[in-house]
Amino acid sequence: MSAESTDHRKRPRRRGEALVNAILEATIEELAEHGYAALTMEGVAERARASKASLYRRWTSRSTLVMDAVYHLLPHPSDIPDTGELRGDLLLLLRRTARTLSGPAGEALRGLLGEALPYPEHAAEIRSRSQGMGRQMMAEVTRRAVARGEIPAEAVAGARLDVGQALLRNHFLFRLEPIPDSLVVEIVDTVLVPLFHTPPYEPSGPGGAPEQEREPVRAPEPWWDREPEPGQDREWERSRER
Amino acid sequence: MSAESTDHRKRPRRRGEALVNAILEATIEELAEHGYAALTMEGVAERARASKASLYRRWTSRSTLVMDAVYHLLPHPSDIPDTGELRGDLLLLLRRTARTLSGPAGEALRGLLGEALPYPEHAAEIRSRSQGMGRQMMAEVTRRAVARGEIPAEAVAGARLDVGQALLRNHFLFRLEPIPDSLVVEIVDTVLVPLFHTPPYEPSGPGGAPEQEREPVRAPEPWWDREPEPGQDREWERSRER
DNA sequence: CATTTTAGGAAACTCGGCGTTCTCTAACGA
DNA sequence: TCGTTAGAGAACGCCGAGTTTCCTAAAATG
Repeated sequence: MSAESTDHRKRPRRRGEALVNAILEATIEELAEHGYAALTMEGVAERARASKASLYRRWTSRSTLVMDAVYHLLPHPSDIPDTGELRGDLLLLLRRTARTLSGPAGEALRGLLGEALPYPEHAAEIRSRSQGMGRQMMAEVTRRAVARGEIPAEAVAGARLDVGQALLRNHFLFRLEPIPDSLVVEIVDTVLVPLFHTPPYEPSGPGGAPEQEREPVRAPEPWWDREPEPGQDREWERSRER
Repeated sequence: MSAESTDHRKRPRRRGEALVNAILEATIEELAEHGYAALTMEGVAERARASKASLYRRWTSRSTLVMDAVYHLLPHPSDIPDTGELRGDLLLLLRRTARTLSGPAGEALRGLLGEALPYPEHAAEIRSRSQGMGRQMMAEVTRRAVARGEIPAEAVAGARLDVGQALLRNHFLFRLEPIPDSLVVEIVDTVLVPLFHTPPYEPSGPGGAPEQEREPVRAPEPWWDREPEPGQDREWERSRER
């Protein structure tokens, strides 16, 4: 029984919520540092100065732990911005999503999808947590725009509500870089705003489809204009906070 | 198969391409059966009746093997459908993507994303292979529509080319079910066709239809020059070590 | 056809993480 | 104060990644 030099089990022991928080925090850090695929339970335990047994006492698997950890840092969908005009709301909404994706939550998202087949119930959870939220906020924002008379009610059709989030996720998942703000502006100006000002196409519709008199949609601001115009409003490039 | 394991080393031995094909085929099957996360090199080797050494002689890791296997069953982007009208082309294009995603390629896509952080170079590969292809085909189809006079050239703006694929991937990644054809039709009719037609804004709102200044949307850069992504050398697929 | 060269098969091996279980003890509660 | 709960830490068996060794089948060469 040769007592090792640092054999002391004298550390102040955390229990309950304090321990849980430490573990979740460590999980987020490991996630941000190594990504999902390289995240190990042992790594989390060591970083949190906890034992693996403590982890398994609460979470049955890596994926449940990660989901739980990520859930605690997602923005709550309750507060939906209201700038008084559709474009401003959309910009705020997408910027928020972009910021969330650029953090550890995005890293988790990447990896959790890969385990969808073995654990279908997890996939359902991811979907309800991340996707439902985005569509809900889009629905609210467009509803307001319709109420304001800014856009026609028919323009708010099912799949359209997903377009913005889908484009952001698409960029994020397939590129490692964080989402540049210029992409957000581009999505809003070249896709979302025109789309929500336009009623959907009806294949059996009257008048023949592409035959309408084409009045150009309103072209908001230049979306990626590099021209050195001095009067350019680049306000949104600075409004990274929020 | 017929050879008993006690009968050592009497099986007819495959070499070169025959062996490679057997391994890739086995990889696809394992992928479809267990998903990416549960795919093991040992499992692939056993199913292909090959040795792990034979795998590692050609592929340095699980992810490179999977990427190579998937690459061989992706539809070649060269043959792009031409139905004579934009809507028909879009339907064919998206249906093809939907079919691809519903197979083992989709399963691989899910899992490979989770390894993006540890292996950034893999992420670049996935991007150039799956995303670049989709955008390329979209670009071709819309180019034809413009040439036909079906849609205005200004309607073909950067981010719009990704909308269709992004929506499909979005659905696929967050729901386990295969993509229903109704979704494809919905995307085409409520999102893509209106978007590429940039149809007129109908001031149907009572009292104060928005009367903004209409500058036509201008095409920024030739879209076919965007995102060629310099890493086109497919060096790794010929990873002949030794 | 005989011999050399190349490359695949099987199995053993190391290494590291998973998930479990054990002992010991700090923290808590009555 | 004393029992109860729960966390720390270590050890364990297991499995798959990736490597290596030995042997031999298949191709290349004459």
